[in-house]
Amino acid sequence: MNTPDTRERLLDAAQKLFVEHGIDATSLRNVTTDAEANLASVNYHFGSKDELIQAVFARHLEPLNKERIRLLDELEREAGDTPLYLETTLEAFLKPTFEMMQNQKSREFVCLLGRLFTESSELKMLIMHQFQEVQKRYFAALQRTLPHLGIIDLSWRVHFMIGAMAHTFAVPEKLSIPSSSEAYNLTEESIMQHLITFAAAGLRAPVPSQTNGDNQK
Amino acid sequence: MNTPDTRERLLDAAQKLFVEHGIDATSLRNVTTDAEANLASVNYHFGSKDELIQAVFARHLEPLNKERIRLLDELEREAGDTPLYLETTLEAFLKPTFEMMQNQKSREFVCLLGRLFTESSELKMLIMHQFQEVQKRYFAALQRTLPHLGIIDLSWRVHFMIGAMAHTFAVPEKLSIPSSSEAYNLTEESIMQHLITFAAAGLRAPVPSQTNGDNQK
DNA sequence: GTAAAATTCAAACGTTCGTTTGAAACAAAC
DNA sequence: GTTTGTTTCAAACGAACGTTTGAATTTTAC
Repeated sequence: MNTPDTRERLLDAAQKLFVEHGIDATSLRNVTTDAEANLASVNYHFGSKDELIQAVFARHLEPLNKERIRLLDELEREAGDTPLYLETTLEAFLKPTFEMMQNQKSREFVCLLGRLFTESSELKMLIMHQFQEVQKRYFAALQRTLPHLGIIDLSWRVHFMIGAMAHTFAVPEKLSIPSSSEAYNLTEESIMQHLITFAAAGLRAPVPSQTNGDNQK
Repeated sequence: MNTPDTRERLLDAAQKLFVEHGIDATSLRNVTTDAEANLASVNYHFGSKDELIQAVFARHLEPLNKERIRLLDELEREAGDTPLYLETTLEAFLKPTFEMMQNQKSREFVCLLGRLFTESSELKMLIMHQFQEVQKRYFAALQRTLPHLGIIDLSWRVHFMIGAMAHTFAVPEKLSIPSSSEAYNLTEESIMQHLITFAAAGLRAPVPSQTNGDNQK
């Protein structure tokens, strides 16, 4: 049990090093050394570095998105025709990710996922494609809950919320505010509640009366 | 005027390519080719690739932070002892950056800055150090405006706001919500107003009564 | 116009990268 | 025990990287 499959050890090492030093800055030699495997093992098990990267993401991403869809399905089935409560929708969206953060290895993955939004290249496209159904479903749910918001307003607010979420996942040092060395680290559950409170208030904010001629639906 | 200093052309090319392909993935050969300069020119003018990167940031970062401080100084001088209006504080913080986005070259820089938060390495540390005074000043201003918020609550909410802001700056394709091909691109001014509305509401959200025993000040 | 300084240039340096290879080691099947 | 298929290994490949060098070129100063 100390040494699982070479394939698994490679994925673990790659994920760890990707978080520590970034994907580009991590060489296959770093990965295989950390995994105590031969340099050629990556190309044997995955074919190439690119496919290793995709495998690192694929391992956790599909279950995560499936769970987000499942929770929304469940909520909408219970609710029938009535729109969901905003905080309930947000919690369904966020909970699977925050639960991943309980476990060290999945936590690394969440961190990697948070950073992905600001990555360049085709990798983002590929991951985003898998995320599109989740996005579409939750956006529709939010539209039903906040029908007074035009699609432009809602889109921007969702954009801001995604940013707050990604940043929370991506930046491990958490609270960047220094001051006294208090015990800042809250539980994941508590952090999620803070985020839900913040995002829900932002999403619910009254639309300011436009004083200029912007294209508002 | 078509060909400014080699030094300047190198900075422009590096900035452009950093945004397009990421810092690590951009080679000095890419930079010098794009700048129509010799490969050795980077090491001649800057010393090394690392110092080129720092120069790209230094060029715009210091004026930006200085302006943020200046605006806050001005507001606090006018207000005297009374705390600032929340939206006013946020606008002072955001306006210098959004104004940078009007110009194409500075806009690239803003994009680069937004992505920096999720970068690894010592570069972030170096940039963050320059940002610390701004952070301290604005955090104090927010504390005066929102005195009912404990430092932990406020810290997290600022964290979320920074995330929303960084994401807005970093992701150029802007609205990730597809649907109809409407004219989604608003003016920078309008986007800033959307962000201020969202962040102000999030910051002002009532603190939920804690049902569990979290460490709340 | 000439001397001095600053800049550009082509070429090469040593490293590190991702990938390939073919033999060795191991496992499973009969 | 031999055969077959899978996995590991050390070694090498060519390509691309950041950097250095020393001569050529341009700019500056007098």
